[in-house]
Amino acid sequence: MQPTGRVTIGDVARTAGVSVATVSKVINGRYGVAAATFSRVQEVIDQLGYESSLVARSLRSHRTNVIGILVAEFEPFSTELLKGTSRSVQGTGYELLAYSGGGRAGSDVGWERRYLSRLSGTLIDGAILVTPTVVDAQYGIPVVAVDPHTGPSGLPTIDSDNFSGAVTATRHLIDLGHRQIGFLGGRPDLESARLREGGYRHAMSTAGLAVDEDQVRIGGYRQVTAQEPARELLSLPERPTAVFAANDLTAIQTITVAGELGLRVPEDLSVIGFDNVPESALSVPALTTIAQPIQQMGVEAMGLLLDLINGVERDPHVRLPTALVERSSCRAL
Amino acid sequence: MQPTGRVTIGDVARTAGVSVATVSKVINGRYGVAAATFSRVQEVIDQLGYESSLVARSLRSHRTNVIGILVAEFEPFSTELLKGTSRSVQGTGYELLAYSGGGRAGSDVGWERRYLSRLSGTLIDGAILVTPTVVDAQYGIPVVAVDPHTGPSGLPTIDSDNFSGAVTATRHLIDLGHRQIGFLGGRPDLESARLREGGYRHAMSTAGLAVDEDQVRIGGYRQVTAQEPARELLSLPERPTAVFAANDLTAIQTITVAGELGLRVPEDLSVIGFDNVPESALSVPALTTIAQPIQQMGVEAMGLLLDLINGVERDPHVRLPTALVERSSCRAL
DNA sequence: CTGTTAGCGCTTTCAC
DNA sequence: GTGAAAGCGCTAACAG
Repeated sequence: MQPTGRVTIGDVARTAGVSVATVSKVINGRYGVAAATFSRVQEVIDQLGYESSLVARSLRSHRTNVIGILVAEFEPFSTELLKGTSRSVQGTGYELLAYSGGGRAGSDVGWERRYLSRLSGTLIDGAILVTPTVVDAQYGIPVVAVDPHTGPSGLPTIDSDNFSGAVTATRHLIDLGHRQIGFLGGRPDLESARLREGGYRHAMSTAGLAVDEDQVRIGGYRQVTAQEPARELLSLPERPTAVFAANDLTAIQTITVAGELGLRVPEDLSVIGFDNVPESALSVPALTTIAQPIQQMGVEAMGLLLDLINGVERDPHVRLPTALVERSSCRAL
Repeated sequence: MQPTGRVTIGDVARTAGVSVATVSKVINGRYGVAAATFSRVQEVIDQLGYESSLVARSLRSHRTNVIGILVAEFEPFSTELLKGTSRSVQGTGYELLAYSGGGRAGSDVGWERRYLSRLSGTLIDGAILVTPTVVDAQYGIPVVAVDPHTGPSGLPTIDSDNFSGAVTATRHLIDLGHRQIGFLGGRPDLESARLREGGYRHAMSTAGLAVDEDQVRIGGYRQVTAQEPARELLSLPERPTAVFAANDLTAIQTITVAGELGLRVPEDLSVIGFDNVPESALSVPALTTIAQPIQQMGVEAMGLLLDLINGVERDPHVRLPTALVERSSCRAL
């Protein structure tokens, strides 16, 4: 209508001299339209560059062929996952809609429920929740959780073996001769963080090493929240010779803080992370870490969600293995 | 209504014993609601866990406080950009919606117009187009293009200095003593690709080196499309001693292909890329490349778009500098 | 085969 | 201060 406004189904109908219902049928390939009418309408659509509004369509039909990926923010973990889902959605006929609030993540528990409420019932046919903190029993649409930050729930879930990974990380440091091993944890309310701390403690006690509670800090998984705890950890009179940080971001922050404190990594301090996000290879020195197959987790999440949508029966829980990736941030004592 | 269905404004209204109009006013903080009514409605909202549907709301009000980021697919470049936008959207009151089709990117010219049509006018208040191939004059909402694949257009644009970067890359190889320098380009229809090729040719001729057209191939910017051309390039009788690939993904592919052909990098072949995506540090050997400040481009795009939405007058074109990042994939001859 | 009608969930006049 | 009613762009019966 307006020169710059978007063209609606009404514009197409008027131009083609038919009703909007007929245009709708053409768009959706419904039966009951004469071939001549069909091609005339199609022509007008092309000519006007009409594209149906996702919003209006979904409000009405509750089917959109769009999969939602809900994340707290776009950081290395969620974007890696995105790459995996993007790859595996190809050819399925679905499109991807990644949604993230603007709020400070972490402080904002319950974001997943809010986002889902805003989008579901309309707009998306299914959702992948990335590291949700709270997972309710039922949403209106099929939902898959990736690495949920809470204990076992009814939700179909993709995660990786956090406990084993943490054991591997800690044991690696022990094998290198370290005895004073600090732990920069995630958040006590998050399942993955608890499992990683559990793995750390398990490996320590298995090796007959006592955990000095002063050397266990809460890093919060984010650079900003890890700065202070890392500084405290490295300023201890009984300074640890190695630190296992619960994720790569905080491990990298630990390296930064060490530098500020005049400590060289790995000469004065060994640091190991968890996740193996691409950034871990970029740090100086390159970070030794525990790899989660993050992109693969995205692929699995997509596969599971599609199966759910299509009513395929299958195991709703996929756990992927972790592996040690040795780079340059650890050294033997 | 239904036990599992999502709760609508009607449910809230019924439960609170008011009309939907009143609930709407409460939600949007409009004037003209008694304090008592306000708090009663608010209570019901909390109790029912009601969250207004983005779709229905936007269909009606044409204002959503959501910024759209439209990408062809979630690959290293677009996800890096996402990180930057995510960071800079914090505290602005906007939320982010990244949209990507399922189709094979690259083959699908014009995706940006389609996506924008589907989302604009509703759902998003403004859009950031990542490496769009076609940029029309006018869309219904403020739009910023990042690294558009087409020549100068009327669109506000963020890009980096592709030409200078390509000159730097090529000169680096020349300085290292290389004379037979192959170029694995992007796509002829993409502006950045043309500029990078232009920079390559400029640096070559400036150094008095002739470009052997056989050593210039189209790599298409993607791993799959680069495989064959890379193989051809490295199988030439007059094999280049160095290859400048137009982006990191195809540079990494070149390294892979070299390995398959029994060539060692950098001993037998030097490779330099462009972009400095995190993946470039992960390749073996780590890739020497030209860094674009991708996350910063996201930050700038967000800032420019917000200014556009708020009617702030400013220069609608931001060009960011590139820089050489030396790692291990090049050696002196 | 085609058009009319009734909403989807919400916001927004405009009466009351 | 509150609610009834219209309508955003579209799809889905149902008539004609």
